[in-house]
Amino acid sequence: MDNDIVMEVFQLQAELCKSLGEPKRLMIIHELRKGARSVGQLAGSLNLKQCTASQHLALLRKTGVLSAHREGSTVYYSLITPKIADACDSIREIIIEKLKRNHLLTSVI
Amino acid sequence: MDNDIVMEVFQLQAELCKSLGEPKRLMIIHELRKGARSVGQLAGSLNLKQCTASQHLALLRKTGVLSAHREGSTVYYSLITPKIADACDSIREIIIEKLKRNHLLTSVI
DNA sequence: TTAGTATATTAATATATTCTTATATTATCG
DNA sequence: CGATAATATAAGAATATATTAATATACTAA
Repeated sequence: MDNDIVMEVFQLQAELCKSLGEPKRLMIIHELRKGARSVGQLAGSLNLKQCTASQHLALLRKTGVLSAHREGSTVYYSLITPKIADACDSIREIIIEKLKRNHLLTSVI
Repeated sequence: MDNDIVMEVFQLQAELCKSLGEPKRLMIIHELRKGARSVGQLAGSLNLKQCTASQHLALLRKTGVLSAHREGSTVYYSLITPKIADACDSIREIIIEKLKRNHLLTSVI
């Protein structure tokens, strides 16, 4: 139980959470649940500029959420592990339950 | 499947994740797993200034992570639901597994 | 090699966050 | 009531983040 390591884990955990703390990046993760997508595909489907998408993807890659592989001139991004998407889903559930409790949501999304 | 509501959920989800994206706040959540704690207790055990602790707690309260109740002049904070701590744990697991894969961690924390 | 397409990077600006000091609020006790 | 304790809020400085336009790199095909 080395205290420095514990602190380091909290730090990394915070960086990961922070990288999840942006709507567009959550949408990217949501989209990648369905499978690998190229930068252009994501920019298109999420209505992002190419450079914005690329920067979000680079960040998510840096924090260990995504991996990338190149096929020709196209770069495909994928979730490193479905556990990330699961964690996002569980947070999403908390939000949805809260909305339901406050009668701000009637049907399941 | 109202698109505005979907976007709203992503927004709220991002705000929640962002509020988890700070090491001190993760430590607060970790500490509160054990039960309710006062501002002063948390400031003491996590080595935070009183006002810093109070601000972090206010933010976590605003994003729906924590609830507060007063007993006399003391305010106790608690996790709204253990699901939050569970989500944090699952993210923590992802970090720890990654450290292990990279041989940066030998024993379980 | 040149033109064209897909990504990535850089630099600048605008906005947001964190921490600190100082001050304010709320409650208890004498 | 005044003094003290616990917590909250405000304002400011330092740092970080998100977005954009412009440019650079990587690859393909002619």
